[in-house]
Amino acid sequence: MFKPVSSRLNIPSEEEAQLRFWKTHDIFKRSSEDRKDRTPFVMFEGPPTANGKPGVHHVLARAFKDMFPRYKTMQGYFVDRRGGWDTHGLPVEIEVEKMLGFTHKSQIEEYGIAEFNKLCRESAFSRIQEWEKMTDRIGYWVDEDRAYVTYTNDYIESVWSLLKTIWDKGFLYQGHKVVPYCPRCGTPLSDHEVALGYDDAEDPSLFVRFPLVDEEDTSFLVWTTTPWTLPGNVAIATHPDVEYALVTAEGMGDEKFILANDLVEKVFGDRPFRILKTMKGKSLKGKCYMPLYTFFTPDKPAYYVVNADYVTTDDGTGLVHIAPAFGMDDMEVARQYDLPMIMTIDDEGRFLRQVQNWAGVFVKDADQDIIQDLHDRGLLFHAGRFNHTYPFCWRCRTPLLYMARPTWFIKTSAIKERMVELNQEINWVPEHIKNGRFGNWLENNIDWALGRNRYWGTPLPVWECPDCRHQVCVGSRQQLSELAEKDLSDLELHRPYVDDVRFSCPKCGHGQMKRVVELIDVWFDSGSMPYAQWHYPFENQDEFNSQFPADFICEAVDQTRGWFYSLHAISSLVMDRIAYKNVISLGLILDENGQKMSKSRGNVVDPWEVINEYGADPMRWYMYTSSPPGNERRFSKELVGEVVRSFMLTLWNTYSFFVTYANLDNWTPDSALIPAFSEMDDWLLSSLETLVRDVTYAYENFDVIGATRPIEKFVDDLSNWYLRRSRRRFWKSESDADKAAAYETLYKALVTVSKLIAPTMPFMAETLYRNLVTSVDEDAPISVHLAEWPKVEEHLINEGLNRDMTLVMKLASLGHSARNKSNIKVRQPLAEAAFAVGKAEEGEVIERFRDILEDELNVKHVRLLGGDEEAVTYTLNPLPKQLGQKYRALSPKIRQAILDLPAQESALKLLEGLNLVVKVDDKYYEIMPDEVEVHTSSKEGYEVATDGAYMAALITTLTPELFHEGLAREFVRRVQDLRKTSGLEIADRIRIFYKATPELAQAVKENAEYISSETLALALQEFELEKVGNFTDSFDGEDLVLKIEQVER
RNA sequence: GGGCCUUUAGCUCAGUUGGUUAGAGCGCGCCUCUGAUAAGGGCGAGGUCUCAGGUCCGAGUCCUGAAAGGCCCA
Repeated sequence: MFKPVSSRLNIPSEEEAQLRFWKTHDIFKRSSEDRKDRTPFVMFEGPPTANGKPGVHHVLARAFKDMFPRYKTMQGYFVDRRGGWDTHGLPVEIEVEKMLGFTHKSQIEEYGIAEFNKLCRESAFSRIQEWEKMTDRIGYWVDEDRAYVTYTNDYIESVWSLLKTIWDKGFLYQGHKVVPYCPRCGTPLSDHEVALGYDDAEDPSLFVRFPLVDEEDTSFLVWTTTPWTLPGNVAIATHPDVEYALVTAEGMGDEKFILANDLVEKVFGDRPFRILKTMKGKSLKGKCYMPLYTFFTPDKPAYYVVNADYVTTDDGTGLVHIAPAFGMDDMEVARQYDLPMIMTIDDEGRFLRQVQNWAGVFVKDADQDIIQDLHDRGLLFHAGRFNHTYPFCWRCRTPLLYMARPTWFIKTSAIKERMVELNQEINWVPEHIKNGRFGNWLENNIDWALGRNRYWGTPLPVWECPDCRHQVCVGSRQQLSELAEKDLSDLELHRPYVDDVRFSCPKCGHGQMKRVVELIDVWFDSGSMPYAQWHYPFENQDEFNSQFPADFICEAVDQTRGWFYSLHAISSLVMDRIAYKNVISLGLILDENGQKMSKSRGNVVDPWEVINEYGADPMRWYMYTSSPPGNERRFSKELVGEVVRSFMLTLWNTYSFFVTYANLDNWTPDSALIPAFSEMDDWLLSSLETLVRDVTYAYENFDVIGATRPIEKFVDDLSNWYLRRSRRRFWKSESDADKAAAYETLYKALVTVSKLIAPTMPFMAETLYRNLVTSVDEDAPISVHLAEWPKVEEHLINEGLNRDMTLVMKLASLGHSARNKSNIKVRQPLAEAAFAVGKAEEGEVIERFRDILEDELNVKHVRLLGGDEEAVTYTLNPLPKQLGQKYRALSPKIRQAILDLPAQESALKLLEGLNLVVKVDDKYYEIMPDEVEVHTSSKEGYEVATDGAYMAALITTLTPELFHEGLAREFVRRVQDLRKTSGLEIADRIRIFYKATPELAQAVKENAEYISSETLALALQEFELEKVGNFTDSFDGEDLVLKIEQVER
């Protein structure tokens, strides 16, 4: 016996029951640990930070991360699904700063780094319970007990070891570069961090006069959106090949301006101007101008025109002001021309005291004052506003400043070619990321800015001698102990404790070496996880070797320059290998209107709302099937509800039907009856195995859509064709070989589907499997997730049968369409349905499946239309694909020649499989039957429906016999309704009493046997019945009073 | 400004190596079926396949250009 199943389904409560089952029986652990001796399939868990609230996009990522390990487990692989947590970095520090009410970095040091870091350590896991609850509820299996945590000493030590390797290769260096810098956080940001914070900004836009030294009343006109950088100006750049103009304008007196010729009109607007002469940018090179500000005295020649290729004439004036301290390009130009660098601001973005006017003012706050000052001094030509995208600190929203900083870099540019080469070995989904976004990023690789001037993070393990500047990179606790000549194996490897470790310089002998102040970029932490999660190379060498590289990783597309890159860069640097073989890069989640979900828009969907109302399975399924993984996807609760209605309930109803009847018949999979499979069974099994084949293939190719959507189609066919057409086989009272075949077929389909959806709908799969398999087979694995993935039984796949049945479904659909047009309900039997097909071989299909068509359409006879005796009109439809490929440019003429043939006799030839001959340009061509489709036109005396070459034609004339049979069916339906509303069980026997108008009574008598067997009636009696208190109805002009009685069981 | 992606019915999406009259599901209207089904079936309305050129016997599909939107980078 199977456990009885309600036809109603409460998904959330069903899922919670399976969660309890998994916990009680430790199914997750068993699915993994019991297979340790098998071939590993490796997945890396990209570590989230547990101090933010998990949202829909996390559900998305986890759903995709879950399906492949589950699949591979069922395929017999050992999948070690270790979790991990990213615990370091600014996001954590900022949460703590907020909690303490800090606004400045200096407050942290006043508070004490030790105490501050202690709070960070706690804060990193502040929302871990929410994460664990969500992870658990959506069925994402990950081993959190063994999760790696980036702040542990072992983890940090592994990171140190990686850095030491990189150092030994000469790739870790200290440089002076213009970097994006957050003045509030007091630290440079890596490119991937900068990428997170672009936003629209409105900045001042000003055109400033830079008066020439040796030409009276003449100024360079320079455009800038960052007035605060002007005190740091040392030069002006022009493009060597751009044409510049000397211009005077009306109302400007004798004053003359120099700017790019193409921009004069744009800059002067309506004001009439006159171009006095033009010159190339290169001829301006070396011209000197008066410095705008003289707060600093440059130590090298400055204040002249230089040439630079990056200057454009898209905006501004084609003259670019150069402040080497505040621009990457500026710095590069300064290097070429040996220009001085004037640093005008401090670490917090305030002007130094030398900048007397605005000493101590935050630079962005000084913009207006500077503009006013320029105006007062007659240097301002024009001031306005300018909208553009500008980077902000991704955490605190402070506008970033590009400024020159001393910091540490990894020389990734040195292995650029190798990274590009290795990338070719990686399978990217979607494919375009490989040589598109990711490939381009590698091609344009710049050195990894590694240093961070912060507190809570992995300390950069470089010690420096204050006397001779000698530097040592420390790769382990042991090495540090040796250098310090004391046991430091228990040293806490964070600040401030590591900073206290000093030792004498091995080079000069007298300096006390001290750690440099920097921490490292947290992306280096997460990119180190393949090694550090095992405390490699200090421990677990074997585990590391068997778990590297990953077979599969998956994150959202924003990780392209984040985790995807840091994994790849570190593994290229250290291992000279790829870190992952397959990667799915997921598109972003948008709301139902295609807008990005964000707190400020208020359109963030809480995953719990969806899970509580519909369940985790439909939410997961929606993620998999709605669009390809790399696409953005629109998400709303309603779309998840659609999954429930269209897919899950269909499956559930099929399942519940099966269980109901199997229990009624005491059928179990080990039934002794030899089944006699029908062609319908063969077809279903063929489709099922086709499905297994296709889905398996899709999984092997990381094709998520291919692994899911076909299952929906199959379940639809199963329910709405196979089962609908097979119901009678289950109802009938005798248990024969035919019924056994139906049970066996349906059972196999359901069990197989439960396995095929196990990776994607782990709960539903478990519910089906446990009742269908575990409850009747003691030897079977107790969970579908411990079961084996179905193996394709190729011998059952019959492509021809699949095709034929598709045709039968199409013809049935046409038959329904014809019936519908004639307005005759399906309950009324008709004498005949005739079908036309486009090809000779399809005619045979109608013969073979006539039973199905007769039953489905409720007609007495089905046949192929045509033959000699009836006058059917044909037309020819030449097929462009076949003819075009064969005859190319000639095909239009061939086509016309075919259309010019006598249609009637040509069609008959084709339908017999004979060739046609056409003449074009005095040449003869043989036309094959598969190059022309025969269309049958509608036929007199029939109700028809057509689609292309296919046609269904119904004889709609009713004989009295057919009419009576129709009445009998109406009668049966009333009885069945009554049974249902009276609450009778499906197998209960009844007695029927009725009173009817003469024709109906006659029909009932004629069809008494049919009525009794359909309704399980032991008696069918005409009787004087009161209309009151009994069921009454009128149809087809007849009246009926009806009463049923249950026969005692 | 550069790179990558997207654009097909009211909505969500399919559309194979270019090949009949561009499809499905949802939603809508009408009809129908029901002893598994909150369901199923049928019909209908709804499309300048974002636009403009080009290649080709033939373009939703390939090429060039443009537009809108998104992401990433400057």
